[in-house]
Amino acid sequence: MVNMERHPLTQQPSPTQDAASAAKPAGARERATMEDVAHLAGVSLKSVSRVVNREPHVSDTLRAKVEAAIAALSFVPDAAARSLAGSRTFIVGLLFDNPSPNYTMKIQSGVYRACVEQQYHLRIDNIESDRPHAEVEAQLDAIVRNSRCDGFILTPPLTDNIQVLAFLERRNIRYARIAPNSELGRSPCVAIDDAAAGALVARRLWNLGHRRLGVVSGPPLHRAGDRRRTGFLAAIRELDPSLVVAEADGLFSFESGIAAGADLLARDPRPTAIFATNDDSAAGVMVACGRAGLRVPHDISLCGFDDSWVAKSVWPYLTTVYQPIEEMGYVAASLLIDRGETGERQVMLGFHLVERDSLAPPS
Amino acid sequence: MVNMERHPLTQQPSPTQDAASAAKPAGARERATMEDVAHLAGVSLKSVSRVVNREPHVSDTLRAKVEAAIAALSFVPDAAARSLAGSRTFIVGLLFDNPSPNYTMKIQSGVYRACVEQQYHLRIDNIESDRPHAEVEAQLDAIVRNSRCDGFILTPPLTDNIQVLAFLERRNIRYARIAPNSELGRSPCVAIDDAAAGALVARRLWNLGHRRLGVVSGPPLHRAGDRRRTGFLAAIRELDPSLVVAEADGLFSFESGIAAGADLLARDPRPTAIFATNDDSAAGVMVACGRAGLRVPHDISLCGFDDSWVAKSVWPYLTTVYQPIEEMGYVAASLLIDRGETGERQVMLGFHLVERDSLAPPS
DNA sequence: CGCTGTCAAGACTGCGCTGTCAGAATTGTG
DNA sequence: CACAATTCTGACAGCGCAGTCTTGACAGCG
Repeated sequence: MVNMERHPLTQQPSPTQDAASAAKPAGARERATMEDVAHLAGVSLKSVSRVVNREPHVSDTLRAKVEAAIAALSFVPDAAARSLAGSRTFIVGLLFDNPSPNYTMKIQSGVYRACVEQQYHLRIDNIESDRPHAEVEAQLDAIVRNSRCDGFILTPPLTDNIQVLAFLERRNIRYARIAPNSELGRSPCVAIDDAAAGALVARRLWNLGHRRLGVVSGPPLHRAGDRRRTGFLAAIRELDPSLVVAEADGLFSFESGIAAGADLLARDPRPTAIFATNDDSAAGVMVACGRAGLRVPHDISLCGFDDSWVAKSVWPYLTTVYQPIEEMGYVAASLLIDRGETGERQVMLGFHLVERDSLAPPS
Repeated sequence: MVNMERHPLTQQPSPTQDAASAAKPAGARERATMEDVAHLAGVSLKSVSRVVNREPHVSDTLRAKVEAAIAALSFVPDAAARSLAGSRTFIVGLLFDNPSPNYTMKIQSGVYRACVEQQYHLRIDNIESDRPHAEVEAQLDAIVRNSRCDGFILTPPLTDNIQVLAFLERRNIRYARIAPNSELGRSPCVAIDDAAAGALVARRLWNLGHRRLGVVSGPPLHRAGDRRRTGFLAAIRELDPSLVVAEADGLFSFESGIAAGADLLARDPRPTAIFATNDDSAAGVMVACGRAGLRVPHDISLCGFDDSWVAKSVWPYLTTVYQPIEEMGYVAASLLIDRGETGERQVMLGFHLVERDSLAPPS
């Protein structure tokens, strides 16, 4: 009979287990506790706790003693005990409802990095926010009940779901938002200036000499995508109020990009440069160009947005706007963890154009 | 002054906080405890525990009473208290070291689904396994010490890192592996038969009439990729032992695919069909074809592997082999959670060819 | 010099649950 | 019918830590 004590995942405890070889549960083998640290340092349990939690009223000598003992035993506080005893759980929850694996992964890795630095744990959850609100609330409720996170990070489109915000506030749960479009002051948030980024693209195309321009929009509800578009349009209007930019509807997908590209290319006069408000649709436009017998960038210039992984999965490589997605995750998590009510609550991050091979002067 | 009690993430406790509005920590507001359940059901604390943990020696009537009370209070056991008191933590750890966000996300979502079903929590961690082993072990050690997971799920290439396996075994930590290449019996694992999948592609191309074939391999250390290749080669050899398949080295990346494609297309005779052992390199080969003036599938057929998101981000859409990645994550987690030492320990999952637009008979 | 005020550090309790063991109810056996 | 063997149920301790309260030390002040 295998000793089940050693295998914590085993569901059915065996009544006939071999008691002789009783072992500690996995990973707990030689974990030092606060008591060990206190003993070694010759101080009380509570003093160790004070040092660990950076509480005030600790003398330098005591802190030094304790820190030495902690290092000697390589003590790590037990998360379960901490959250049971205290009011914090040291878990941040990341709430997703995003179809894009790239975006999701980048945000996640940024949040993860911040968590590791701050000794927090990360919990991931999916929300299907396109359901009726009652269902969304039920999902949220389940997550909140199960996980007891100290706070949550919301990504688009959750970030702008007023009802979700209201729910969390009602429950007195803190949250930070990534790329919100409204209610900016309501919570800590991180974003980039999408309109300015759109304008940047506009000026770049203009400076190359392009005067016949096209834009592929994002899904109607994606406000950030819309700001890229309007920022682009506004910048062009400023440069030449009489110039009309051709517009086509996109859904941020590859397929929608193909359709939008075909649409734009059929216009008269045909655009010499197209700005697609995300990379996936830009890749679609590129296919449409290929099918129309147009060569990028010789016959037509193309600019994407996101600097996602697609940008380097097409040929020629796509010129696109980089936005620091990983960094946004990092900052959002830091905002949630570091500062309570103090410090910067709205952080604007930088962006820049990544010049690759899809832009050229009009031929 | 804002009451910091309500904001568990705040690092510095305020000595001047407003005690009047003291609230429970977020998410803990109306949580029922086992004691509440025991009280309502008119039984002891321990009996509730027995029901919750499906321990034996519980009469049906008692179980029914307790379950009714649990439902009435919508009781959810507190994870922190459980892991503190017991030997299990109800956390499974997912260890990653994979560059592909698609793969990673799919695995993760499968594991997540299994965790939710079994009331487990999911913890994600990154390992950089290309470092010297001492460093890898240090990373692992930190993770194990911090998280106290009940078990870990390993993804490639970690899945075949013998030293990692040895480390976990030394620590008596359970693990399940996804797509391992060796030591199959050593732990629960999930995989597909890559060689058979390669053979499937071979026969499909053969049956279309192709006789001049090319293969793009994966990175040297990626054994699964190698099995796809050798399975392909073996099947061709069986169909016609005299036929020589052109081979080119790939690294599973888009860029390497372009190079490998260019290489293959320069051969004489030029292949009429190419099998790239993953989708990214297939996308690269497609670009190489375009640059060589060859139209897919009219002039050349192309088959990828993975049915990843790239397969539908190129034109024409790529015919590729679907492998149930999300399902592999689900099964791996279930293997880890459900069964201790019993049950199926090696699970082989199905695969199939996804016919899209990149295959045609030779012209 | 005694009093208060402030800061530093320890004693003690209890978070919500599981493991252990002992006791009660039920069944089987000579 | 007594007694053991078995199945069921409850009392109780304690996991590792944070919160609260208390005590000790030491400066400032009249």
